[in-house]
Amino acid sequence: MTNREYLEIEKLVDVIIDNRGKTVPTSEFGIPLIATNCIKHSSIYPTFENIRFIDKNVYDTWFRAHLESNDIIFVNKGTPGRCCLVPDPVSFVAAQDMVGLRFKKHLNPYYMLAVLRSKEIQTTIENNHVGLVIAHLRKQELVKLKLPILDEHTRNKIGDIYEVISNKIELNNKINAKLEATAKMLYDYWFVQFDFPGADGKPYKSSGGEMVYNEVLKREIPKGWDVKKLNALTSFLSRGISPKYTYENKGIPVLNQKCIREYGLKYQFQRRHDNVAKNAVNRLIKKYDVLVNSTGVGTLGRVALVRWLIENEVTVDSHVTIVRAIPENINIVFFGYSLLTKQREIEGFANGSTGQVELNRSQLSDINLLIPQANFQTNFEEFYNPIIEKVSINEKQNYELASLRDWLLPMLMNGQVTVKDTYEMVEEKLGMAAEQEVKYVR
DNA sequence: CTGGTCGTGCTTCGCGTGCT
DNA sequence: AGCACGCGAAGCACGACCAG
Repeated sequence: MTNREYLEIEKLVDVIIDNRGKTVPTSEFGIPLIATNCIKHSSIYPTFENIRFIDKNVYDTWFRAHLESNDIIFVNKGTPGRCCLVPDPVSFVAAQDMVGLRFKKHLNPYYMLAVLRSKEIQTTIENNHVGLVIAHLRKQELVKLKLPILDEHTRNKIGDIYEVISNKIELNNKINAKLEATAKMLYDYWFVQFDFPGADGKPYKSSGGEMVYNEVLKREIPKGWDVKKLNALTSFLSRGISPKYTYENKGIPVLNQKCIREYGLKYQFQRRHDNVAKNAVNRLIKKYDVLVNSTGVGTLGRVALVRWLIENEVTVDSHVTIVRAIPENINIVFFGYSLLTKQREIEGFANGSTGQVELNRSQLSDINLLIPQANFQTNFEEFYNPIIEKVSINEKQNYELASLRDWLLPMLMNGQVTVKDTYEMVEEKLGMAAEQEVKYVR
């Protein structure tokens, strides 16, 4: 059993950077200003979603103090307790509703982040916030919050493990983003600009390949290409089941709207359906299906390509539509990717209503898809399939690493598992010695 | 069972106000 | 000045429900 004591945050920090309580003047360009929605536990650093900007003058004069790298940004309001690390270099400012915690030098920032994010501390925060409408952890409560502090050696080891796992996840995400960007570039080049390699090997359209006006699209497309409606290409267009949920580890995964994010599946939001009813059996998703978020003004139309299945049998709930192409009519990989590029158009189906909106399936079936000659579809598949495989491996690894991290940390904190055992478990998941990985990451 | 629609409540947001 | 705190609205998700 390791030594541990609980110490109040005010005894652990050098300074708290606090710019709450007033509204920072924003401008159109300049230094990114993040809000609380950018602080998420799925990433160690803040994301840059819906950010605003401030100008240099405001940066120099408005703030009481600025964040430094390795500070921890802590959200006080909305969802109190969410926290992230400040990266190096610091590429943004943070204003309302959060504070920066600068822990004393001997406290490993990754250890502190792990502690703050732990179930134990998150639960304590949950039980101590106030606010009938908006949850709010008062600063006076925050500074009195007691954190478990183990001996320095153990702290550093736990920090290292948290760092390695988190960085590996970040790295995998970055690799995946690059891989997908490559696919997008090729797709645009071939199927939007029509500069696929022509018969002479030169870019088709740029080197004068023959174009034909298409009545349906009202623009020119390469000669020999076709335009077909979605319903002429698909065999299956259906929403999922109304599941009865269970929290046991039985039944099959049911994906909901939350799982459809950034053109892919976020399996961490899955729930489970406890009886594999007949209606679920014929609504199991398959690799290369496209899932469409089918309700909600702001979420309708989000699409995802099924790149991998977490279990053999996975279904979706009644707010997600499964779209499946007929392989005889179109290359299903090409089809899947093409439909992803239609997200904007599908989102447009949510227009014109102030209340609830639902996916209009006749509109969906009516979407026109450009159909290149079969060999180009196959060429795209040959290019994109290896990307799908690599992306899937990384996503699977991230899923496992995140689960492992969340499972391990409380046990490490309690001394129920040793650092040495942990290294071995992490190593197994990473396929690389964890201690070596620590060095590699740094 | 299919193919949806409806009502509701939770979450998150911007933009402050007013007390100490 | 600094901080606690909340309004109003929009976003979001989901279970209940319904007609054929």
